[in-house]
Amino acid sequence: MMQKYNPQKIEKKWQKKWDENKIYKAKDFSNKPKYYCLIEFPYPSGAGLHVGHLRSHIAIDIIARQKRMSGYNVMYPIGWDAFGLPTENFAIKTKTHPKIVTKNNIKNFTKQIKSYGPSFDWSREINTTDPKYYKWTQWIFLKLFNSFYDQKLDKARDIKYLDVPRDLNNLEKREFIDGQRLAYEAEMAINWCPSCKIGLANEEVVNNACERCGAPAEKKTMKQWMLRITKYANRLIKDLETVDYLEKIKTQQVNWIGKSEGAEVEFRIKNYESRIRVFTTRPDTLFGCTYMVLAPEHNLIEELKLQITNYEEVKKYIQKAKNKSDLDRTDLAKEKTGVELKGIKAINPANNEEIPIWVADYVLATYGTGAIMAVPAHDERDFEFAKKFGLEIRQVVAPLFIGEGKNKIRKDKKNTKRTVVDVIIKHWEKDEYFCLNWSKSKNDWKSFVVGGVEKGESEEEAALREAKEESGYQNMRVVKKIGGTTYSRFFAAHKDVNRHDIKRSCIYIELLDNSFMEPKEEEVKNHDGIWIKKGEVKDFINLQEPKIHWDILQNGERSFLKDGIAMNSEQFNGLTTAEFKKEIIKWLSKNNLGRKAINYKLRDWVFSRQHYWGEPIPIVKCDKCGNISLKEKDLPLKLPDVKNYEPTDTGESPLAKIDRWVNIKCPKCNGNAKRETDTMPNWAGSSWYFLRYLDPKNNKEFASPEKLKYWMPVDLYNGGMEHTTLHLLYSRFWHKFLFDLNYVNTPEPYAKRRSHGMILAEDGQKMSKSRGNVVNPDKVIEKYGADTLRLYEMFMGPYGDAIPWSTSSLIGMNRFLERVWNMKNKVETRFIASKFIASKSKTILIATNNQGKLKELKDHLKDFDIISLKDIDKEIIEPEENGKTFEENSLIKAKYYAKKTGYLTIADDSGLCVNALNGRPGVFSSRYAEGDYKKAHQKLFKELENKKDRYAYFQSVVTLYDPKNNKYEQFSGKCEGKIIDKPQGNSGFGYDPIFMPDGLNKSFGECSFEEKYKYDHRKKAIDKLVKHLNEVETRFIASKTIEILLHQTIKKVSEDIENLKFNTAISSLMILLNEMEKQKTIFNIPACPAGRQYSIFLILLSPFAPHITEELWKMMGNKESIHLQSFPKYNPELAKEKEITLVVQINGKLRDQIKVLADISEEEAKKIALEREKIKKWIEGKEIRRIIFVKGKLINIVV
RNA sequence: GCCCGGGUGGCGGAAUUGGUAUACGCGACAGACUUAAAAUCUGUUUCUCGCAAGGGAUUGUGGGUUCGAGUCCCACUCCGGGCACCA
Repeated sequence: MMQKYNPQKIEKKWQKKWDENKIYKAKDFSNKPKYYCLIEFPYPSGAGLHVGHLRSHIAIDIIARQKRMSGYNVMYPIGWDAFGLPTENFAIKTKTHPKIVTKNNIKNFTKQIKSYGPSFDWSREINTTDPKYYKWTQWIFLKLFNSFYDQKLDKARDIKYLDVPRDLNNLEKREFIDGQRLAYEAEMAINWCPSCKIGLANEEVVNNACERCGAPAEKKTMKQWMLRITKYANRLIKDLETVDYLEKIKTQQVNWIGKSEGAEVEFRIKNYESRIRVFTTRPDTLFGCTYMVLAPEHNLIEELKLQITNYEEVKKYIQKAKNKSDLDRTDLAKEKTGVELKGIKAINPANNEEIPIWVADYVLATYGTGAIMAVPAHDERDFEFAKKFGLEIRQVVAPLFIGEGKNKIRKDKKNTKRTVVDVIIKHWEKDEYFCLNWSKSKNDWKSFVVGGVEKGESEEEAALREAKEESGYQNMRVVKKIGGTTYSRFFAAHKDVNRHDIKRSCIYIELLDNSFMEPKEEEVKNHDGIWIKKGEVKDFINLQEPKIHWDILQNGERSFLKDGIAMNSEQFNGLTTAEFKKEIIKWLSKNNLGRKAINYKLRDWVFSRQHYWGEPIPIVKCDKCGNISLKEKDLPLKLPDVKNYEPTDTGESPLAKIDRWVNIKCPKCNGNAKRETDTMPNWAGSSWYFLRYLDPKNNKEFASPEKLKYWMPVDLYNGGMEHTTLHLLYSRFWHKFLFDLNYVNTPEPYAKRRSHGMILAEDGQKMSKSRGNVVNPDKVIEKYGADTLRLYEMFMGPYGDAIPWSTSSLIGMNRFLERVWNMKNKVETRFIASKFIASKSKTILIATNNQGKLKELKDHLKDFDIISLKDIDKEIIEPEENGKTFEENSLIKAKYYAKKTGYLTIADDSGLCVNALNGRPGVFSSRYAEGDYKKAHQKLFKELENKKDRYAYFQSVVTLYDPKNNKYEQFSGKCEGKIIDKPQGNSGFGYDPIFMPDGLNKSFGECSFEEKYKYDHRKKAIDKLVKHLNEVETRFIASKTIEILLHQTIKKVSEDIENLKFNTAISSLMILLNEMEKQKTIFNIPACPAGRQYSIFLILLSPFAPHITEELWKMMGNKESIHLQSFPKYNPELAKEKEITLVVQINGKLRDQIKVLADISEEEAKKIALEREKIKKWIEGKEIRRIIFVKGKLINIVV
């Protein structure tokens, strides 16, 4: 019975074997090139793995396997990122120690991970909660604590190199140094639940309320450890150029860091010494600053509270703002709020105007300086705010429109300046507007009435005059001015001059009645006036300026954010935005009112957590000495074992309650001191774990320099998009820091970063325990096997996309594997084919010295290249024929000569067998008769005396022997007949004269060769042989199509794995399988390069489905694991398609397809295409304008 | 709201980067095998007009560039991810 595919039976077996043989262990140092691929190490949660976790593991596993098979020394490690909130919360809930929770979770995760057969090197397993690991996390923290950022060298250095001003006293000195450390303390607001009296993570704040008890969350300011990542902001952006990250990852990081160049400007406060510093990217709009806004947290408010006459109101507002999230505060869609600080005024340094100061929560304390200069005309948020509170909006930048196409400025034409008004005229009763169609001029413009403003005339007067002249209507009124001022540069064809510049504004006029006077001819010579319905105006107008005016009239005014030309800016008027920025910064610097500045959105990293389950911060707090770092020899500072790890009600870490642990002598002065009780965030351990994998058991260093040098950087790092801005940035920061201090040798940790997409639940929702839609991989493996799961996760869609799980699609993968399994029954491993194909020549040696036999065999094998023994070596001596049967003798001969000569060899042994003599074969050979046929005949006749049965047959056994593989194949032919009484005919051929075959009424001796061959036994055997050889060849030729496809598949699979396009790699393997299934046989002849089809297929599939391929590989008789084989390389010649389908298009539409040779020339293709009936039909009576030919693809006929 | 992605059959998706849109898989339908069912195998399957030959439409919507657009440009719309104490 055929064995069925049973993954449950084979997968566990192989997993155990791979583990035992350690085939995935990465060697430190090797002659092979190294390849370090990495997945983000998992957080071992209580929920266990779900299928989404596996996606990246499997993907990188495939790459690891493929690289390993391609000759790389691959490291693919795994470990546990085990500190953090979920474990702590679970521990509190279940009253289990987080250590135990973690241990159990890791155990479960390990079991789950092992069950899908990834090729992790388990010998390097790490765990961030292991004191041996977090010793080094603490060590790095202390390095940060004891370092400062040297701006001149643009790198971090040991704090001992810091230049400390001499004139400071001890306390000031300490404060100065502490202020420069890369790990420092600062007052920061954290989320706080006043009811539970604990600090909350952002995630625990749901709709501004505590997740647990529902009480509204507050902000509480506490001292927090911070890491000065902002010092690295510029390098974190710049060095992105040196790494291969997905473009979107780079963009997201760049945006997150948010570098913006601009200026710092200082505003004086009237009658007071304090100044307000603001950062702006648009110093050119300084003249448009009509008020200022401070963030509610800005310390000036507290400072000037005596001067602020409405301080109570302000205080209330600040209180309210405090508990809003940044998200709520900066939401553009939300109503702006704010309070004016009455009693104080700021002075705009540009024009010395007094402007009001407001406090509003749309300004954040954490960005820039926590204060802004508000320019409502050119900033959206300021605009909204000013509108709401009735603040002045002053335009200082005019849009500049530059004509394009026909309107483009012409160098050879004169430039003229003008001031014009656009006039929008509304009909007196209908909702229609008067527009101009410039069809009579060369301009193609469609606009409103437009006219010049004469000297001494106001815009309104000009508008009224133009409206009357052009429209002919007489009674109208000015309603309002629309928008501000704009500039334009364009070529005016009707006047044949450049308009350089046009200064333009817009007046809106309504007609009062229909009193009308025919306009003068001169007014209408360039255009016609028409009334356009309101809804159609937008599409009718084709010039930018009137379009904008119309938009303002319909939708109201907006701020203008783009660059343009300066106005209302005194001496700077007329400058472009870029010029203005340069000039104003010069001016500010000169007058000591500001300077050029760069600002980042990136903020320093808040590093403290008031929780138990994290790395203790190895700092001692001494009243006298300040913050003192532990000595390296005192690391790790172990997390104390406690019964109660619940949060305290003071907002302090649970560690604060453990007096024994907290109270300590100061390492410096030996006085009473306390330990820092905050712990590190989960991000700490994950910021450097990839370094620990290199040397996980090292007690002296976090990793040895040699190993760092050999393995770093990580060649491929995979992780979710959700880690792009935090973990990825944090770990790059730490790595750069370690690089600055020469602990690592690469400035960047990861050479290449890729991202996987989420697996959604079957309902398209995110998988989550609370939704109850989680798919558990264990169940899938149990039912379908790990290989099916692996294949499905890779096939389901593009690796980077979020895709819903589908159990029914999963079944398709199981079917695929079953078909792979069943294909083994078609595999052809016979040796003959191998020799035949491998030699590529049809030379066959006939192993006989018998000239008659030789002639016969040569006759039968006309199509083959035959040589005889005589042709190669006359010295060869015949072997002893000591076998009993034709088969044995034939084999002895064939083997002997084949081995001697190395040729594919044919030998024949044949003879007459007579029934009456018990059919003894070979008995009557010529040797038996000692060469004398007459004597032999007589002897035979004598033995047959008294026997009635004259039935006999000739038999021939032909052996084809392949000396390379030591294998052979035999073919037998029989000719039945009877012994006749007297020899008849030519007796020169052994027993022929006495044998008469059935169906022939003469003896063989009487026949010509031609006649004899119809009945001949040897001919029959040879025919079988020839048929076999031809069949092999036919199959081989048929397999050529497979051969081409195979090489195309190797190419596709290799490239797709490289590009993480696993879904199409699998699809191409499916296409190959489909094709192979159509074949009668699939070759698998290891000796023959063209005959390894099945092996190659299995190897290609093995990184995806390691278990089934390993099993089939073994079933084929291989001893060594398939995963240690080398990955096939494709032959570009073989991968090429010889014949292609050329597409014929008419005007870009597919009309015909022609099969042609791939390298067909343009002329030939044209000729063939134009002669096609289908094509003739389409081009009949039409003029061929152009023919476009794309080699190997298509031909497009344009008619 | 801001930043980053994305939108192609009934479904997941493919398309060598501007050149045959819908590969591959799922599902569905029909047939073979079976007492029957399941499994398996074979065929059909974007929509639409047509008996057929053949035609027309179609990659979220609208416009543009091009001999030719899923792919490039502009505007809109809808969906997903991130937003700094979840990891």
